[in-house]
Amino acid sequence: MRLKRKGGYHHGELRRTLLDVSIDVIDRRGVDALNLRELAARAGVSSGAPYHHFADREALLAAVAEEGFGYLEAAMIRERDAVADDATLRLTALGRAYVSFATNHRGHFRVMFRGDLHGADLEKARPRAFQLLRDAIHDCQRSGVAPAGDWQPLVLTAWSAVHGLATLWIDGVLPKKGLNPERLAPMVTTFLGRMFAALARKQPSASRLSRRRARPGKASPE
Amino acid sequence: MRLKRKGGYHHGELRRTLLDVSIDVIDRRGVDALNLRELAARAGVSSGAPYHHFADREALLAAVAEEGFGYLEAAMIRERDAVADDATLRLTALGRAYVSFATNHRGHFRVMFRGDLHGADLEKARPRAFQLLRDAIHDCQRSGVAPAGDWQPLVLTAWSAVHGLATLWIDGVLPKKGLNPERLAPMVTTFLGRMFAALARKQPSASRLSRRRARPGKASPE
DNA sequence: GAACAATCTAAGCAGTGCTTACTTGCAGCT
DNA sequence: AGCTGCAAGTAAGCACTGCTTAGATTGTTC
Repeated sequence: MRLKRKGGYHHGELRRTLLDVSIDVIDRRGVDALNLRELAARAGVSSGAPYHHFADREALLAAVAEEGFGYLEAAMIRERDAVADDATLRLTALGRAYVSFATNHRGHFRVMFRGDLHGADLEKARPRAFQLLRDAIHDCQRSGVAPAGDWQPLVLTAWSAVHGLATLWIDGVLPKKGLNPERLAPMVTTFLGRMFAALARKQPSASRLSRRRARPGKASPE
Repeated sequence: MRLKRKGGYHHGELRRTLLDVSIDVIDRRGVDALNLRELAARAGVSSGAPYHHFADREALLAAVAEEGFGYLEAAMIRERDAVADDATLRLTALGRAYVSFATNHRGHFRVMFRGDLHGADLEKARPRAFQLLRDAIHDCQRSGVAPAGDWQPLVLTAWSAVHGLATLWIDGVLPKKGLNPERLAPMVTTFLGRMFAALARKQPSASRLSRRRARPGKASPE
């Protein structure tokens, strides 16, 4: 992955190169392992050069994150529009795209949801992917396959499910025994099918499960 | 949170103090902001002292994570045993405990699922919480409220859902508008009720949602 | 009470983010 | 063409952080 400059003094496309190398490093060794000096060396420039393209390390990460959200949005739209015009199917397609994106773009995904990242463009890019989910849920409600009323718990459920699966997978928490990506893909479909089919029904039992407080007066922390 | 030593040359309980201050810092400013020199200063010792209790920074984080898993397991057991002896209710209680723990112990939770952390004790602590979920799902299957057969997708679904919700909340990704912790708690119950009630049914529609490949020949990355 | 082990201090090395002062070369203008 | 201005690069160095080393201090054990 060592990238050398073509010819002269100026690199020509250093910004893009820095992003590419960063994504590669983060993918293989994590965000903490990303080091601006090594990054510059890999791009074939001196250690000060990157600062002409990114204000600081955080700005570089923010750029990676923003790019990631662009790709995620595109992937979700693509998968959604590739299935039949059915609200439940489309919601499932969005979820599948989300998990698929995360596993296929670890480098991007690992950066996209860092709370410490800020940036004007990033703040705009994040809600757009969220908006896709919201719209899909709305369609489910409009076509009657999801219960009408407050959409927030529905969106939260759907988002949490796919985000949790993606996160657990990316962080390597899931037991690796017999759980490779090939087996994960159809499992995700089953998974999302169960989830969203469940969302599409009336849930009379939900009210029964009202919050029950634990017994008071415990020693160990909650 | 500045902690001074009681009297003499030896601190007396430096290890515990270091853990406590670390958890506080991580909670308020994130893992990256944790700095061993500042940590030592806050504990009232020199910068080399912590290395007599933790091999390196990573070992310190691993200790925090391990402690977190212990607390999590305790909280899950406590909430589970506080509800009636009903498989679905108990599964819901476990999920509620999971999310509740994450929001109430950000400092621990932020460290617990870092893939780059290793340690003999940590490797043993992690699967124990997982085991609780697995057992609860098994009970659901045994009592007939969950579909028999492969338990893996069921556990994966339940875990992903609560983990995703916790992660999104912790990372501050969720829109803050009208979504404070007070409103989150009952929403979580609704959420989990929907989820696990859904898991508890036969899902004839799941097979209909088989994976459909996207159109081949795309330009942008997946 | 002397030896020993555990704990802490002081000092310093190596690596990293970022800044500053300077250099290079491309683009546009007359 | 030649001049000029600016973007993009270099080299050097400061501040901070993780970690190590050598030595000082204290509690414990025989």
